[in-house]
Amino acid sequence: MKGLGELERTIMDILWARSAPLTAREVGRLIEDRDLAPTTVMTVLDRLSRKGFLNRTRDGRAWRYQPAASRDAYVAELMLEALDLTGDRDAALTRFAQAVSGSEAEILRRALTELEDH
Amino acid sequence: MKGLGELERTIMDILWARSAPLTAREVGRLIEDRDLAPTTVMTVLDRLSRKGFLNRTRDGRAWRYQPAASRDAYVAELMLEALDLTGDRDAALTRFAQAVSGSEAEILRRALTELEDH
DNA sequence: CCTACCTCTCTACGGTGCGTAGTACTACTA
DNA sequence: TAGTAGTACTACGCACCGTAGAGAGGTAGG
Repeated sequence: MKGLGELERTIMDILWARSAPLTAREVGRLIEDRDLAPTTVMTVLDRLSRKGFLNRTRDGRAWRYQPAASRDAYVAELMLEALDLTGDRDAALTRFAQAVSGSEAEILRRALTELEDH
Repeated sequence: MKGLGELERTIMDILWARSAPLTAREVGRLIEDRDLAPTTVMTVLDRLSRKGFLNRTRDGRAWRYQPAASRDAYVAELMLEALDLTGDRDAALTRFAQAVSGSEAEILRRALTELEDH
């Protein structure tokens, strides 16, 4: 895949948080703190869709951008990618299981149990 | 943390694979395919120790480099970092659990069960 | 109809990280 | 004493990213 930059992630977060696809202008309005030029937002949106993180569709003259995958899917994929870096997946998974906090271990346990049931 | 580059990862892999700390020369000899200048290897080793991935100790004039953490710990940390990117950790964990293959789900299950027992 | 404005695409600049390596200096060894 | 090994410092090119301006082409209001 590829990691995202700071601004790229901010923008993805905004788009992940909405269900409806947004235009560049709308995204720009939702980034309050930073005073970015409109073209900056457009450039980043363009790069993100080039990289496959966003899909865009026409709406009059403007594009509407929408995440290509859910944030959870993205995060899960990043985790799997990290896992691929090791030679010993079992050891890494064991480590990981030990590292997650108690409540999260519970989540994992439940998800795995459901898997088993199917 | 930070991701590693291509050559950086190659070198970390070499060091992770040995138990004993190696000198730059020794590492260079273990990279067969690429014909790298000795200084290239030294530079990368230096950067890696600056970044905290390696510890080094003197051995005569030379440095001996050694991973600061195990590969599994590194991978587990990367996975946790990915997990931190999401707003909804539970959803991401559930996704992840569904994505790992059957045998790996088994590993995870076992590790989690052991956790529970303590 | 003209003007202001919106949006797009294209191009660009500066910073940073990384692969790659040269140079200059020091110290051991034959 | 000359070669070799090792170090520190410096540097170049490339790619990625934050940032944004320039120019072109529609659109809407006076």
